[in-house]
Amino acid sequence: MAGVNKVIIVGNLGNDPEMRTMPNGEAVANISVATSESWMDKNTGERREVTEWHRIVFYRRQAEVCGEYLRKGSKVYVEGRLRTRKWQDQNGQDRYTTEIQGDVLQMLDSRADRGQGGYSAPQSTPAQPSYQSRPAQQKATPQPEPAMDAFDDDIPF
Amino acid sequence: MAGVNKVIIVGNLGNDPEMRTMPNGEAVANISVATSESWMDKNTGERREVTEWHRIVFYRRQAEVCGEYLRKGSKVYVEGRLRTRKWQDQNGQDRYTTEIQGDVLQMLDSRADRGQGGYSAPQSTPAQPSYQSRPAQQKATPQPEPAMDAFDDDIPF
Amino acid sequence: MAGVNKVIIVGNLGNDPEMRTMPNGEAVANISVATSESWMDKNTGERREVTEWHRIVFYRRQAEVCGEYLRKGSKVYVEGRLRTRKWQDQNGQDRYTTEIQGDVLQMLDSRADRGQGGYSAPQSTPAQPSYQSRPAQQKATPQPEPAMDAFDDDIPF
Amino acid sequence: MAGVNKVIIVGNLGNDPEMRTMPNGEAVANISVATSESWMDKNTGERREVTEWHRIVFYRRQAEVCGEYLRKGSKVYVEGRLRTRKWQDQNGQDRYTTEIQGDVLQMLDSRADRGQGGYSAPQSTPAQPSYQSRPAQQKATPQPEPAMDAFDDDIPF
DNA sequence: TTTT
DNA sequence: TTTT
Repeated sequence: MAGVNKVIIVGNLGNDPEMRTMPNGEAVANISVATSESWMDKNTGERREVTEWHRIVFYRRQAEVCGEYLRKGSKVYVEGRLRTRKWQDQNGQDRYTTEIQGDVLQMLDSRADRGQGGYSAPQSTPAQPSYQSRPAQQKATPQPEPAMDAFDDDIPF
Repeated sequence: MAGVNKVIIVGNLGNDPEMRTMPNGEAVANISVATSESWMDKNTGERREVTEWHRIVFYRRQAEVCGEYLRKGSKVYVEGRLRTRKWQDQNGQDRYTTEIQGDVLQMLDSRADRGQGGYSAPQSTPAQPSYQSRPAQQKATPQPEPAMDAFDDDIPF
Repeated sequence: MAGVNKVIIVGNLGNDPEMRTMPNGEAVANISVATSESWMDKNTGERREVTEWHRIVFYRRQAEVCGEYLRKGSKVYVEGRLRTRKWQDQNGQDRYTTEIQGDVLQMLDSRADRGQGGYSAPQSTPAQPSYQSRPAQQKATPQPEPAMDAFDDDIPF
Repeated sequence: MAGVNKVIIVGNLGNDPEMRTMPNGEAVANISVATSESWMDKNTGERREVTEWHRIVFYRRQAEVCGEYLRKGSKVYVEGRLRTRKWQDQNGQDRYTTEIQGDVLQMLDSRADRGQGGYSAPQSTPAQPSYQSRPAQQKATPQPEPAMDAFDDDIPF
């Protein structure tokens, strides 16, 4: 690496992680994390707030951790790097999507928070990777076949 | 701020700063900074490198510093936050652009580097650079028509 | 600032905050935050862990927030800078203590965690700063008089 | 790692790196990096500045890079973690020293700066610099007696 | 879409 | 001295 490309995010997931599988069988997780900023509007005297949504992708073991332990609302610390991908929309026009490629993941919820409400034991079965074994996950992904190209599709979000 | 939204970039400018003026007369600077990552391709055994370009915006005094001291090739340390802006393209479709709003700027070139070779005193020339009135003059210069839309244009890059 | 001096800590408090008052009446809070690192010992095959304790000082409003909302066990995100202070021990020998001067403080416990167990309403009284009004605080500080020099003593910890 | 323990330093070396060799032959480099902060003193109206010195240790390949490329005055970006070591002074009293264990090292001097003025090829000379066997030779050089205590001495600085 |  |  020439230079430094570092992002640090602390925030809450807006949704359950979106899990995919790469052609070689490795797990990929996309999470959407909110940070917000608030300030006093000088003109109106009112308190204003703006929320920023960060799209973060994790691979392999860290992706599996996302699938097993993170849920909508989970608070996380993420360290990663910015990555802008180029793709073509349906009109053949170039488009760019910036996301964070996660390098470090820390769960910030207390064990008590995680214990209640569905953080069941992560038990992988021979036929299925661990992150597919949870109900919440399957709810969001009625995927007939984990399409080889699911990971290579061009529409980033 | 609820949460943390922090970016740290160290890299070199790909171009001279793009200077603008806000309707209220404050300076805005956009800089484009490259970081690169290199690794060995396991399959080909060749060294590969990918460059990431970061679009960073500074306001007010820091924008003026950009205009005065930074040039194509300058090395900088930037600390800022991610900000994704929504805009409509000519087809009326929603588009998103992610940029870094700069909070901290450190110039990393040695004084010698800055002194030699074109870091001349910031003085407006007849040809007028895009950021016409350099900061020092700017304060005293009543902008004739600060092109309301210069800052509000919808095409981010 | 020439250069960058930045520390980012996420961890749990080992004790309640230690509160002091500066001669000018401003609050000072010292907190001790643990981070730990664990790895597999190659020789023994056992899992080893080492804990690092970070001494962090906050001033003014942020110190008051520490006193009001943080307790032993609280999880925090802290951004700050390193500061090494020189002092003399009883033998007149020079000694050095490195601590983190906090610039940003984020509480990471869920509101539920904070709600239970003594996070009573922060109610300042005319005679006392808000951070002195809590029972837990006073338990730890049987201080007859908030000694003017409490902040200027030479023994750092 | 439970928690986050991260330090980011950008500054200049106050001296040439101090090189040592561990009993197993691996290189160790200690560098001392300055950052400074300046502000206006409200009382005197004068500009004040304070310099902070950071003691940073690198191991193995990164230590070799320090020895080969860094010199007094070199500007660096360092990412690392805080580590406080306990030791006994000559009176048997416990003492603590906080240093930064370096994880990432980026040289920030322009190639021109490095090229001119003493950044000569790393080749051991008859006179033998303190870090006697430069890395390239080191691997091939069977250390006669790697002075066990060179690395284990108790006085940190 | 989350949290506070 | 905390947490996991």
